[in-house]
Amino acid sequence: MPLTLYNSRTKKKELFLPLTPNQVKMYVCGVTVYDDCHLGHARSALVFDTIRRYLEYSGYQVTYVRNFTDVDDKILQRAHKEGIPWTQVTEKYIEAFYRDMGRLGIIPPTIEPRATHHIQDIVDMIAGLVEKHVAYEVEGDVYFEVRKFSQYGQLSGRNLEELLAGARVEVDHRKKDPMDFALWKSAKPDEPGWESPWGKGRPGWHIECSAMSIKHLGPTFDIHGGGKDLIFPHHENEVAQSCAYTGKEFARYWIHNGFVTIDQEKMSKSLGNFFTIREIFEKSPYSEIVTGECLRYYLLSTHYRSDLNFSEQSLPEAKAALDTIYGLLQRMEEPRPFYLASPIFLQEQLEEQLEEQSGEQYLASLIDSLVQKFEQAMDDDFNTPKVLAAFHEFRGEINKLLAKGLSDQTKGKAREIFRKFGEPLGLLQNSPDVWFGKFKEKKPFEKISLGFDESAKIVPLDNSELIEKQVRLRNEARAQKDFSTADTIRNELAEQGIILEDRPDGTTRWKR
RNA sequence: GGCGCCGUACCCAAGUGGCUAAGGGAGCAGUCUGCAAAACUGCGAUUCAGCGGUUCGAACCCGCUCGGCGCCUCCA
Repeated sequence: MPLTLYNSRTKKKELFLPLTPNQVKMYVCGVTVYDDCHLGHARSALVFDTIRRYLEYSGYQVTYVRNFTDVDDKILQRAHKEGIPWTQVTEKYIEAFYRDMGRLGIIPPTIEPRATHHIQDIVDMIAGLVEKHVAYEVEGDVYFEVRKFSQYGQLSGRNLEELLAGARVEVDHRKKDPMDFALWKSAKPDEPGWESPWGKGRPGWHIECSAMSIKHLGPTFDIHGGGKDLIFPHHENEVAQSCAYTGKEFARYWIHNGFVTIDQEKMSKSLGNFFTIREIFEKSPYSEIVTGECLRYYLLSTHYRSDLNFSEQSLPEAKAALDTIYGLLQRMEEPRPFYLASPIFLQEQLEEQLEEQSGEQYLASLIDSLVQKFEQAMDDDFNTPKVLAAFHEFRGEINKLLAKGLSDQTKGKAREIFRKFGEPLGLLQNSPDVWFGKFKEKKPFEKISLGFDESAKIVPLDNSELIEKQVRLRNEARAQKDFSTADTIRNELAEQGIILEDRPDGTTRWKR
C-alpha cells in the first residue's frame, strides 16, 4: 500500500517516493538546550519518532538526523544568569533531554549532530555563499541576501513585499534588505567564538541545520520536519541558503507538526503556559512507565498536524483507554479457569471446543482486518487516531471471543498482534503486571494538577506482598461468607487505589 | 495590516462529495456478581458554529457572518 503524506511545501497530500528506493533520509529540527523541554518539544520528537518507526515497519532503512542547537543567545543568557560556563548549560540540558525522551520511549535518532561540532562545515558553507555573492560581510557579521534567491518565500507562501509591509523587525541599516538574515555573528569580547575568515564569531541559527543536514544526508534528502512554527523564518531560510549553496533541491517533503496548547493557546516559554516533561512526570499519579505510555497515547490520539490541548483530563483518559487493552492482555495471560476443565462441565467443554474452532477462524479474519486498517490509516499521512480506534474495535471483538473460550495458542497469537502493531506507535510493549502497578507505584489519588502544586509528591512503594496478603485474608473471609470483613478489606484497599476483581472460580486479581 | 489554520455529542477526537457520522473518556440502563470490578448489550449528534449557494446528493466544494487560534520577532 502506498504511503501518502502531507507536504507543507505544496500544501497537498503526496505519494511518498524516496530518492533512493527503500531508503529514507530524514532531518528534524531538535531543541536548543537552554532549559528543560516542554510538552511541545516532546510532541515534535514523538511525532517524528512515530514516523520513523512506521517507515521502518514499512521496510525502509531510515537515516534519521536530529540536531542539538548548543550555541545561541539564550544559552549564553542562561549561563550568565546562573554564573556557570555556557558549555555546562548545554551539557545539563542535553542530559535532561535524554532523560525525558527515554521516559517517552523515543528511540534515539541515527545521528544527533551538535552545532558546535560542525563549526568548520558551517564556516565552509558560509564562505561558499559569500563566494557566490549571495552573502555579504558587515563588520564581522555575515548576512544572506534574500533578494538573490528568487524562490524566497516559496515554502512559507509569502513574498518579500508582504513580509516587508508587515515587518515588525527593527531595521538594521547595515543590511542590504531588512529580511536578510545572519549566517555568522561576530562575538563580543566576553562571548564564545570560533575563528573564521570574518573574525571570531558564532553561527547564526539557521545555518547549522543546513550545514549538518547536507553533511550527513547530502544536498538533497527526503524528509525535513519540525514544529509548524519553524516554517518561517527558520525553514524558509534553510531552503534559501542550502539551495543557493548546492544549486540543488534541498528537502523534498516537509512535515510540520501542530502545537500543544493550554486553554487553546500555544504552549510557549514566553507565555509561561507550559508544562515541562519533568514536571508532568513528577506530578503524575501513575508510575513512570505508565505515565510515559499514557502521555504517548494522548499525544497520538490527535493527528500530528492538528493542535492539541493539554488539560488535567488528558492523562487519566489515556490511562482508562489503555487499561481496557492491558486488561485484556492480562486476561489472555491467565490460564483458562479450572472450572472449564472439570468433569462436571465436560459437555460444555465439548461445546467450548467447537466454539474455539470457529473462534480461531474468526480471530484470523479479525487480524486481517486490523492489519488492513492499521496500514491504511498510517499510510494516509500517519493517521494515528484512526489506528487507535482500530485497536479498540479489535479489543472489543477479542473480548467477546475470550468470553466464549480460546485456546492458549490462540490467546498467545492475539497478544502477539497487540504487541506487534503497538510497536510502531511505541505502545503496548509493557507487561500487564507492570502496567497494573504490581512492581512500583507512586502515591495514588494525587491528580495531576495544572500549575505548581507541591502537594503531589512521589511516594515510591512496592507493597505487592502486603496487598497479596490482604487479598488472601479477604478470600478466607469470603469462603466463610463473612462478607463484612471481606468488604472492609476491599474498601481499605480501594482507598489505596487498589481495585479487586473476583473471578468466577473464587480467585481474585488486583490492579491499580 | 499581510498570510494561514480551526469550529463534529457533556469532554477528547476520526471522517473532507454518496453504505446506519469511527473510536476513547464521562453518564444512564441491563446481563453477570454475596457486594463490587471487568467484560458484554442497549441508550445518547435526523446532525457536523450560523446563513446562503453549487450539486441528483455536502459535515465535506464556493461565498458571507460569528467565534477561537497561529505565523509575520526567539519558538517544537
